[in-house]
Amino acid sequence: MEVAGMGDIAPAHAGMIYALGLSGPVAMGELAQLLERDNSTITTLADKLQKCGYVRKKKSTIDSRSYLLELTEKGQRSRQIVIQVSRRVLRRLYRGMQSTERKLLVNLLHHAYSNLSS
Amino acid sequence: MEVAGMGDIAPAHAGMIYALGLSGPVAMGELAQLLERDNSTITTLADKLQKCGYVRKKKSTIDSRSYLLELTEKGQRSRQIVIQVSRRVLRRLYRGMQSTERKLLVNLLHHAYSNLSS
DNA sequence: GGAATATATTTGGATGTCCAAATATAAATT
DNA sequence: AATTTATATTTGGACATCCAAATATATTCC
Repeated sequence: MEVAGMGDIAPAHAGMIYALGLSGPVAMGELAQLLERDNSTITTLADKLQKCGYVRKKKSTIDSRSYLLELTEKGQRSRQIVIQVSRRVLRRLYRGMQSTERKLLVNLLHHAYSNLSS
Repeated sequence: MEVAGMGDIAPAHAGMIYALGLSGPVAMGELAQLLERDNSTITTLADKLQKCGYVRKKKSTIDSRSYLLELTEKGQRSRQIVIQVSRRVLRRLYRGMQSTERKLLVNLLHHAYSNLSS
């Protein structure tokens, strides 16, 4: 993130930027579910992203309890960087592993993770 | 931790209690290396553990810059609980995996982890 | 032996995270 | 229609964590 010129935000924000690019404006609570974080965590992350100019926040017209988040132009540009950085990190983590080993690792992690909630 | 009657501390403290039981009194910096945490993090954790009565802190006699940490009697008792909880968590994570799969997972994680620092 | 350098720990500040309580609005029930 | 209940978000408080700067003591070097 540092070298990619995005030293103002953390990996958690990157995940949020990524998620926001998947579809149109997203409600806070929906983001919380998507990222498996507490609602109040999303509030904090969103405030930071807004302050740094990556996202915009607006009241929902159909449910005025709800706030929608969407990427700004800067946010959309940086999303591409986020994706590239993510790929670089994964390439590094997987370095020296064969394709079958990578898949095995992911499968086993999914297995272990699902054990936590079942 | 909660059900084990140790709701006053977090997993990070449990790791510290475990490490402190491996040998005699340990210097702060040594603990930091062992647990791969910043020195100041160890300071925080140690303060909490001391306040809750799990550890004792005393000046080193051979190097008076250094502080040594050791388990109290309560700390020693709770270390056994920590170990049991840890085993329970691992059993749960590994649930439904064969021995070979467990070993494979650990090996692949080690591989990925070592990729980070090389 | 005193000055410079190195090492051990803490402090101050920031932040990502959670939980519980508060606030605001919507939906349901009577 | 008014009261109750449910849902969306924020706020306040706690905490594990890091980094950089401060402090305290050792070690080294001239």
